[in-house]
Amino acid sequence: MEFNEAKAQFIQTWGKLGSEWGINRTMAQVHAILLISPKPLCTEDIMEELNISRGNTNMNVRDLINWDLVSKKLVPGDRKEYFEAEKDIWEVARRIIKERKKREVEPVIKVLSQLKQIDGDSEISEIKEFTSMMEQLDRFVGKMDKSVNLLINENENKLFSLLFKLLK
Amino acid sequence: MEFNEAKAQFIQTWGKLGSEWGINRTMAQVHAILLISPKPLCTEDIMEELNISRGNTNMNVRDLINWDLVSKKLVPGDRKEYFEAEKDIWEVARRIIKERKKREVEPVIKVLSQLKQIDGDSEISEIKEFTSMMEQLDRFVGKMDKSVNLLINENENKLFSLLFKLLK
DNA sequence: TTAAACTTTCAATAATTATTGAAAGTTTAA
DNA sequence: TTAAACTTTCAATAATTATTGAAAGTTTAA
Repeated sequence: MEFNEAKAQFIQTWGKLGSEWGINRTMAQVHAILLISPKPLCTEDIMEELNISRGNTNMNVRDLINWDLVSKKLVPGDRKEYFEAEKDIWEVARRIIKERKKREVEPVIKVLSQLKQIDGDSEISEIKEFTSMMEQLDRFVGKMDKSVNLLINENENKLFSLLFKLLK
Repeated sequence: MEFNEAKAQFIQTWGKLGSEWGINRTMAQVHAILLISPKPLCTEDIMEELNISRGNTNMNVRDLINWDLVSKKLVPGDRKEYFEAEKDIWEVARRIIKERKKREVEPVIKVLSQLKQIDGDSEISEIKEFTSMMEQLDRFVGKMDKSVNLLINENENKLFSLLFKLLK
Protein backbone atom coordinates (compact mmCIF):
# COMPACT_ATOMS: atom_id res chain seq x y z
CA MET A 1 0.00 0.00 0.00
CA GLU A 2 1.18 3.47 -0.84
CA PHE A 3 1.67 6.11 1.84
CA ASN A 4 -1.07 8.52 0.84
CA GLU A 5 -3.59 5.76 0.55
CA ALA A 6 -2.62 4.37 3.93
CA LYS A 7 -2.81 7.82 5.48
CA ALA A 8 -6.29 8.43 4.07
CA GLN A 9 -7.41 5.06 5.32
CA PHE A 10 -6.09 5.69 8.79
CA ILE A 11 -7.80 9.10 9.01
CA GLN A 12 -11.04 7.56 7.87
CA THR A 13 -10.82 4.54 10.19
CA TRP A 14 -9.97 6.66 13.21
CA GLY A 15 -12.85 9.02 12.41
CA LYS A 16 -15.28 6.16 12.09
CA LEU A 17 -14.19 4.62 15.37
CA GLY A 18 -14.62 7.97 17.07
CA SER A 19 -18.10 8.54 15.73
CA GLU A 20 -19.16 5.04 16.75
CA TRP A 21 -18.09 5.87 20.28
CA GLY A 22 -19.89 9.21 20.47
CA ILE A 23 -16.99 11.44 19.52
CA ASN A 24 -17.27 13.98 16.73
CA ARG A 25 -15.94 12.36 13.58
CA THR A 26 -13.99 15.45 12.56
CA MET A 27 -12.40 15.77 15.98
CA ALA A 28 -11.18 12.20 15.68
CA GLN A 29 -9.87 12.88 12.18
CA VAL A 30 -7.97 15.95 13.32
CA HIS A 31 -6.52 13.80 16.06
CA ALA A 32 -5.52 11.19 13.49
CA ILE A 33 -3.54 13.59 11.32
CA LEU A 34 -1.79 15.06 14.35
CA LEU A 35 -0.93 11.59 15.59
CA ILE A 36 0.91 10.71 12.42
CA SER A 37 2.48 14.07 11.73
CA PRO A 38 6.21 14.23 12.50
CA LYS A 39 5.93 17.99 13.08
CA PRO A 40 3.36 20.31 14.66
CA LEU A 41 0.63 21.52 12.31
CA CYS A 42 -1.12 24.87 12.07
CA THR A 43 -4.80 25.57 11.43
CA GLU A 44 -4.19 25.98 7.69
CA ASP A 45 -2.49 22.60 7.45
CA ILE A 46 -5.44 20.89 9.10
CA MET A 47 -7.99 22.76 6.99
CA GLU A 48 -6.25 21.67 3.81
CA GLU A 49 -5.71 18.10 4.89
CA LEU A 50 -9.33 17.50 5.84
CA ASN A 51 -11.06 20.06 3.63
CA ILE A 52 -12.88 21.72 6.47
CA SER A 53 -13.49 25.33 7.40
CA ARG A 54 -11.42 27.48 9.71
CA GLY A 55 -14.15 27.64 12.34
CA ASN A 56 -14.60 23.89 12.37
CA THR A 57 -10.87 23.34 12.63
CA ASN A 58 -10.60 25.80 15.46
CA MET A 59 -13.42 24.23 17.47
CA ASN A 60 -12.21 20.68 17.09
CA VAL A 61 -8.61 21.53 17.88
CA ARG A 62 -9.73 23.30 21.01
CA ASP A 63 -11.80 20.31 21.96
CA LEU A 64 -8.76 18.09 21.56
CA ILE A 65 -6.83 20.49 23.77
CA ASN A 66 -9.60 20.28 26.39
CA TRP A 67 -9.30 16.51 26.26
CA ASP A 68 -5.58 16.98 26.87
CA LEU A 69 -4.72 15.05 23.74
CA VAL A 70 -3.22 17.97 21.85
CA SER A 71 -1.18 20.95 22.94
CA LYS A 72 -0.20 24.29 21.46
CA LYS A 73 3.34 24.59 20.27
CA LEU A 74 4.80 28.00 19.57
CA VAL A 75 7.31 28.25 16.76
CA PRO A 76 9.79 31.10 17.29
CA GLY A 77 9.44 33.85 14.71
CA ASP A 78 5.95 32.76 13.67
CA ARG A 79 2.70 34.27 14.87
CA LYS A 80 0.64 31.23 14.01
CA GLU A 81 -0.21 28.65 16.61
CA TYR A 82 0.95 25.12 15.93
CA PHE A 83 -0.53 21.99 17.40
CA GLU A 84 0.96 18.66 18.29
CA ALA A 85 -0.58 15.48 19.67
CA GLU A 86 0.54 13.35 22.57
CA LYS A 87 2.24 10.47 20.79
CA ASP A 88 2.47 7.87 23.53
CA ILE A 89 -0.55 5.71 22.84
CA TRP A 90 -0.75 4.49 26.40
CA GLU A 91 -0.88 8.08 27.60
CA VAL A 92 -3.52 8.87 24.96
CA ALA A 93 -5.71 6.01 26.18
CA ARG A 94 -5.24 7.02 29.77
CA ARG A 95 -6.33 10.59 29.07
CA ILE A 96 -9.37 9.58 27.04
CA ILE A 97 -10.51 7.20 29.76
CA LYS A 98 -9.93 9.80 32.44
CA GLU A 99 -11.93 12.41 30.59
CA ARG A 100 -14.85 10.18 29.69
CA LYS A 101 -15.02 8.94 33.24
CA LYS A 102 -15.16 12.50 34.52
CA ARG A 103 -17.66 13.79 31.99
CA GLU A 104 -19.96 10.85 31.51
CA VAL A 105 -19.55 8.18 34.14
CA GLU A 106 -19.21 10.18 37.33
CA PRO A 107 -22.58 11.94 36.90
CA VAL A 108 -24.17 8.51 36.53
CA ILE A 109 -22.51 7.30 39.73
CA LYS A 110 -23.93 10.29 41.56
CA VAL A 111 -27.46 9.67 40.27
CA LEU A 112 -27.36 5.94 41.05
CA SER A 113 -26.36 6.52 44.65
CA GLN A 114 -29.49 8.64 45.07
CA LEU A 115 -31.80 6.29 43.26
CA LYS A 116 -30.88 3.46 45.59
CA GLN A 117 -32.94 4.90 48.40
CA ILE A 118 -36.43 5.64 47.24
CA ASP A 119 -39.56 6.00 49.35
CA GLY A 120 -42.30 3.45 48.95
CA ASP A 121 -43.61 0.12 50.06
CA SER A 122 -40.86 -2.41 49.55
CA GLU A 123 -43.48 -5.13 49.18
CA ILE A 124 -44.51 -3.74 45.77
CA SER A 125 -42.70 -5.78 43.15
CA GLU A 126 -41.90 -2.76 40.94
CA ILE A 127 -40.21 -1.04 43.84
CA LYS A 128 -38.38 -4.17 44.95
CA GLU A 129 -37.03 -4.76 41.44
CA PHE A 130 -36.06 -1.13 40.97
CA THR A 131 -34.18 -0.91 44.23
CA SER A 132 -32.42 -4.19 43.62
CA MET A 133 -31.31 -3.08 40.15
CA MET A 134 -30.06 0.27 41.44
CA GLU A 135 -28.07 -1.49 44.13
CA GLN A 136 -26.58 -3.90 41.61
CA LEU A 137 -25.67 -1.06 39.27
CA ASP A 138 -24.23 1.03 42.05
CA ARG A 139 -22.00 -1.80 43.23
CA PHE A 140 -20.94 -2.65 39.69
CA VAL A 141 -20.17 0.90 38.67
CA GLY A 142 -18.28 1.43 41.91
CA LYS A 143 -16.06 -1.55 41.16
CA MET A 144 -15.52 -0.46 37.60
CA ASP A 145 -14.66 2.99 38.83
CA LYS A 146 -11.97 1.61 41.10
CA SER A 147 -10.58 -0.60 38.35
CA VAL A 148 -10.43 2.33 35.97
CA ASN A 149 -8.66 4.45 38.54
CA LEU A 150 -6.04 1.73 38.68
CA LEU A 151 -5.77 1.68 34.95
CA ILE A 152 -5.33 5.42 34.85
CA ASN A 153 -2.71 5.55 37.53
CA GLU A 154 -0.56 2.54 36.74
CA ASN A 155 2.02 2.67 34.02
CA GLU A 156 1.86 0.52 30.97
CA ASN A 157 4.25 -2.19 31.98
CA LYS A 158 2.93 -2.62 35.45
CA LEU A 159 -0.65 -2.87 34.34
CA PHE A 160 -0.15 -5.20 31.45
CA SER A 161 2.21 -7.45 33.31
CA LEU A 162 -0.47 -7.84 35.94
CA LEU A 163 -3.19 -8.40 33.40
CA PHE A 164 -1.11 -11.02 31.70
CA LYS A 165 -0.60 -12.91 34.91
CA LEU A 166 -4.30 -13.57 34.70
CA LEU A 167 -3.71 -15.33 31.42
CA LYS A 168 -1.06 -17.76 32.65
CA MET B 1 -37.54 10.46 46.30
CA GLU B 2 -40.78 8.95 45.05
CA PHE B 3 -40.78 5.83 42.85
CA ASN B 4 -42.14 7.36 39.65
CA GLU B 5 -39.71 10.24 39.82
CA ALA B 6 -36.80 7.86 40.43
CA LYS B 7 -37.91 5.65 37.55
CA ALA B 8 -38.13 8.62 35.18
CA GLN B 9 -34.71 9.77 36.27
CA PHE B 10 -33.18 6.37 35.74
CA ILE B 11 -34.66 6.05 32.24
CA GLN B 12 -33.39 9.49 31.38
CA THR B 13 -29.91 8.92 32.84
CA TRP B 14 -29.48 5.56 31.13
CA GLY B 15 -30.61 7.08 27.83
CA LYS B 16 -28.19 9.94 28.15
CA LEU B 17 -25.29 7.62 28.97
CA GLY B 18 -26.14 5.52 25.95
CA SER B 19 -26.27 8.43 23.57
CA GLU B 20 -22.96 9.77 24.86
CA TRP B 21 -21.42 6.40 24.01
CA GLY B 22 -22.86 6.20 20.53
CA ILE B 23 -25.89 4.10 21.29
CA ASN B 24 -29.36 5.18 20.21
CA ARG B 25 -30.93 7.02 23.14
CA THR B 26 -34.26 5.28 22.71
CA MET B 27 -32.66 1.86 22.60
CA ALA B 28 -30.96 2.62 25.91
CA GLN B 29 -34.24 3.85 27.38
CA VAL B 30 -36.07 0.71 26.31
CA HIS B 31 -33.28 -1.25 27.94
CA ALA B 32 -33.70 0.81 31.11
CA ILE B 33 -37.39 0.07 31.50
CA LEU B 34 -36.85 -3.62 30.85
CA LEU B 35 -34.02 -3.71 33.39
CA ILE B 36 -36.25 -2.43 36.15
CA SER B 37 -39.43 -4.26 35.21
CA PRO B 38 -40.23 -7.24 37.44
CA LYS B 39 -42.16 -8.84 34.59
CA PRO B 40 -41.74 -9.12 30.83
CA LEU B 41 -43.24 -6.24 28.83
CA CYS B 42 -44.98 -6.21 25.46
CA THR B 43 -44.65 -3.68 22.65
CA GLU B 44 -47.70 -1.75 23.90
CA ASP B 45 -46.23 -1.40 27.39
CA ILE B 46 -43.01 0.04 26.01
CA MET B 47 -44.82 2.38 23.61
CA GLU B 48 -46.88 3.80 26.47
CA GLU B 49 -44.01 4.08 28.90
CA LEU B 50 -41.76 6.00 26.52
CA ASN B 51 -44.38 7.61 24.27
CA ILE B 52 -42.89 6.26 21.09
CA SER B 53 -44.38 4.67 18.00
CA ARG B 54 -44.87 1.01 17.32
CA GLY B 55 -42.26 0.96 14.57
CA ASN B 56 -39.66 2.62 16.73
CA THR B 57 -40.37 0.26 19.60
CA ASN B 58 -40.11 -2.73 17.31
CA MET B 59 -36.78 -1.65 15.84
CA ASN B 60 -35.16 -0.86 19.15
CA VAL B 61 -36.35 -4.01 20.82
CA ARG B 62 -34.98 -6.05 17.96
CA ASP B 63 -31.69 -4.21 18.24
CA LEU B 64 -31.54 -5.09 21.92
CA ILE B 65 -32.21 -8.70 21.02
CA ASN B 66 -29.37 -8.57 18.50
CA TRP B 67 -27.11 -7.25 21.24
CA ASP B 68 -28.20 -10.26 23.30
CA LEU B 69 -29.40 -7.98 26.09
CA VAL B 70 -33.10 -8.79 25.74
CA SER B 71 -34.97 -11.94 24.86
CA LYS B 72 -38.46 -12.84 23.76
CA LYS B 73 -40.66 -14.44 26.35
CA LEU B 74 -43.82 -16.20 25.31
CA VAL B 75 -46.74 -16.02 27.70
CA PRO B 76 -49.06 -19.05 27.38
CA GLY B 77 -52.48 -18.18 26.05
CA ASP B 78 -51.35 -14.82 24.66
CA ARG B 79 -50.42 -14.10 21.06
CA LYS B 80 -48.35 -11.03 21.91
CA GLU B 81 -44.62 -11.25 22.28
CA TYR B 82 -43.19 -10.21 25.61
CA PHE B 83 -39.65 -9.07 26.24
CA GLU B 84 -37.38 -9.37 29.22
CA ALA B 85 -33.87 -8.11 29.86
CA GLU B 86 -30.86 -9.97 31.18
CA LYS B 87 -30.79 -8.78 34.79
CA ASP B 88 -27.29 -9.77 35.88
CA ILE B 89 -25.36 -6.56 35.42
CA TRP B 90 -22.05 -8.33 35.05
CA GLU B 91 -23.51 -10.40 32.23
CA VAL B 92 -24.96 -7.24 30.66
CA ALA B 93 -21.56 -5.56 30.70
CA ARG B 94 -19.89 -8.63 29.28
CA ARG B 95 -22.32 -8.83 26.39
CA ILE B 96 -22.06 -5.12 25.57
CA ILE B 97 -18.27 -5.29 25.56
CA LYS B 98 -18.30 -8.44 23.45
CA GLU B 99 -20.60 -6.89 20.89
CA ARG B 100 -18.80 -3.55 20.63
CA LYS B 101 -15.50 -5.34 20.28
CA LYS B 102 -16.87 -7.45 17.48
CA ARG B 103 -18.62 -4.64 15.63
CA GLU B 104 -16.29 -1.72 16.14
CA VAL B 105 -12.89 -2.74 17.42
CA GLU B 106 -12.10 -5.82 15.39
CA PRO B 107 -12.42 -4.03 12.04
CA VAL B 108 -9.92 -1.47 13.34
CA ILE B 109 -7.49 -4.20 14.34
CA LYS B 110 -7.70 -5.63 10.86
CA VAL B 111 -7.00 -2.26 9.21
CA LEU B 112 -4.10 -1.44 11.52
CA SER B 113 -2.32 -4.67 10.78
CA GLN B 114 -2.37 -3.74 7.10
CA LEU B 115 -1.31 -0.14 7.59
CA LYS B 116 1.82 -1.24 9.42
CA GLN B 117 3.48 -2.31 6.22
CA ILE B 118 3.36 0.44 3.66
CA ASP B 119 5.60 0.94 0.68
CA GLY B 120 7.88 3.93 0.62
CA ASP B 121 11.23 5.30 1.60
CA SER B 122 11.61 4.80 5.33
CA GLU B 123 13.98 7.76 5.43
CA ILE B 124 11.08 10.17 4.82
CA SER B 125 9.99 11.51 8.19
CA GLU B 126 6.25 11.32 7.36
CA ILE B 127 6.59 7.66 6.53
CA LYS B 128 8.75 6.90 9.53
CA GLU B 129 6.29 8.59 11.88
CA PHE B 130 3.30 6.91 10.27
CA THR B 131 4.78 3.45 10.47
CA SER B 132 5.88 3.94 14.04
CA MET B 133 2.42 5.12 15.07
CA MET B 134 0.73 2.19 13.32
CA GLU B 135 3.07 -0.23 15.07
CA GLN B 136 2.39 1.39 18.42
CA LEU B 137 -1.35 1.29 17.84
CA ASP B 138 -1.27 -2.27 16.63
CA ARG B 139 0.64 -3.43 19.70
CA PHE B 140 -1.60 -1.44 22.02
CA VAL B 141 -4.85 -2.60 20.50
CA GLY B 142 -3.59 -6.17 20.49
CA LYS B 143 -2.91 -6.01 24.21
CA MET B 144 -6.24 -4.38 24.91
CA ASP B 145 -7.91 -7.05 22.86
CA LYS B 146 -6.36 -9.79 24.95
CA SER B 147 -7.29 -8.03 28.17
CA VAL B 148 -10.86 -7.63 27.03
CA ASN B 149 -11.05 -11.28 26.09
CA LEU B 150 -10.07 -12.05 29.66
CA LEU B 151 -12.69 -9.72 30.97
CA ILE B 152 -15.32 -11.32 28.81
CA ASN B 153 -14.45 -14.85 29.74
CA GLU B 154 -13.76 -14.60 33.44
CA ASN B 155 -16.57 -14.50 35.92
CA GLU B 156 -17.22 -11.53 38.14
CA ASN B 157 -15.59 -12.74 41.30
CA LYS B 158 -12.47 -14.06 39.68
CA LEU B 159 -11.87 -10.91 37.70
CA PHE B 160 -12.54 -8.43 40.45
CA SER B 161 -10.58 -10.37 43.01
CA LEU B 162 -7.62 -10.24 40.68
CA LEU B 163 -8.09 -6.57 39.93
CA PHE B 164 -8.31 -5.80 43.60
CA LYS B 165 -5.06 -7.54 44.28
CA LEU B 166 -3.51 -4.79 42.24
CA LEU B 167 -4.87 -2.31 44.76
CA LYS B 168 -3.38 -3.97 47.83
C1' DT C 1 -1.49 53.70 18.96
C1' DT C 2 -2.44 51.26 14.74
C1' DA C 3 -3.10 47.84 11.43
C1' DA C 4 -1.90 43.41 9.99
C1' DA C 5 -2.15 38.75 11.22
C1' DC C 6 -4.02 35.94 13.39
C1' DT C 7 -8.13 33.28 16.53
C1' DT C 8 -12.85 32.86 18.09
C1' DT C 9 -17.78 33.15 17.97
C1' DC C 10 -22.23 32.23 16.36
C1' DA C 11 -26.44 32.47 13.41
C1' DA C 12 -27.68 30.24 9.29
C1' DT C 13 -27.51 26.05 6.93
C1' DA C 14 -26.25 21.40 5.74
C1' DA C 15 -25.72 16.69 6.94
C1' DT C 16 -26.81 12.98 9.65
C1' DT C 17 -29.59 10.22 12.48
C1' DA C 18 -33.98 8.94 14.60
C1' DT C 19 -38.93 8.60 14.36
C1' DT C 20 -43.46 8.14 12.58
C1' DG C 21 -47.29 5.72 10.84
C1' DA C 22 -49.48 3.50 7.21
C1' DA C 23 -49.02 -0.41 4.33
C1' DA C 24 -47.32 -4.93 3.81
C1' DG C 25 -46.22 -9.16 5.85
C1' DT C 26 -46.86 -13.08 9.11
C1' DT C 27 -48.91 -16.15 12.37
C1' DT C 28 -52.55 -18.36 14.70
C1' DA C 29 -57.10 -20.07 15.89
C1' DA C 30 -61.14 -21.72 14.27
C1' DT D 1 -58.98 -21.32 4.06
C1' DT D 2 -59.88 -16.98 6.30
C1' DA D 3 -59.68 -13.07 9.10
C1' DA D 4 -58.17 -11.29 13.28
C1' DA D 5 -54.22 -10.19 15.82
C1' DC D 6 -50.29 -9.39 15.74
C1' DT D 7 -45.05 -7.85 13.76
C1' DT D 8 -42.12 -5.68 10.33
C1' DT D 9 -40.74 -2.54 6.76
C1' DC D 10 -39.75 1.71 4.77
C1' DA D 11 -40.54 6.32 2.58
C1' DA D 12 -41.49 10.68 4.40
C1' DT D 13 -40.48 13.73 7.96
C1' DA D 14 -38.72 15.45 12.26
C1' DA D 15 -35.03 16.08 15.43
C1' DT D 16 -30.42 16.39 16.34
C1' DT D 17 -25.77 17.35 15.45
C1' DA D 18 -22.02 19.27 12.67
C1' DT D 19 -20.33 22.76 9.59
C1' DT D 20 -19.74 27.04 7.28
C1' DG D 21 -18.08 31.55 6.76
C1' DA D 22 -18.43 36.21 7.80
C1' DA D 23 -18.08 39.28 11.55
C1' DA D 24 -16.12 40.23 15.89
C1' DG D 25 -12.37 39.77 18.89
C1' DT D 26 -7.38 39.46 20.15
C1' DT D 27 -2.49 39.79 19.85
C1' DT D 28 1.75 41.44 18.18
C1' DA D 29 5.19 44.24 15.86
C1' DA D 30 6.50 48.54 14.71
